Amino acid sequence: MTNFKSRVVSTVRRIPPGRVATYGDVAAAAGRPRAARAVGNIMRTCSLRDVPCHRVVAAAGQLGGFGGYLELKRSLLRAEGILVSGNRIREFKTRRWNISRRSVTR
DNA sequence: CTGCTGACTGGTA
DNA sequence: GTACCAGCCAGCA
Repeated sequence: MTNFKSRVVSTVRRIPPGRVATYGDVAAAAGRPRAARAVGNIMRTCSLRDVPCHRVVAAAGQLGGFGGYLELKRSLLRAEGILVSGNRIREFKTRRWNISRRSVTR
């Protein structure tokens, strides 16, 4: 496992239940603020059992991707109290987890 | 090494 | 609000 990937994984694992973070947030916390796309790539190859990938969403407040498991992602989020309308996350700004970097909710 | 590929993002129209 | 465009970067062929 590469260093970047391990940092991304540990970052995602630190996201508390009921909270979400964007790919950009995770990338920034991993030390590569512009590697959001690469983070998505990593999420694609990591095992859902070890990493709460469903808590990582797109910056626009949309679900983002989850391969062919978008339904699963929705149900997992709903199980943690996060409501989703279509692919839009309700209360996104307040559900967004404040990672050590990038303090404000833009 | 080069050249794609995306679970992305921000800007512009 | 939507659509398109150009950077972006780790991983893989």
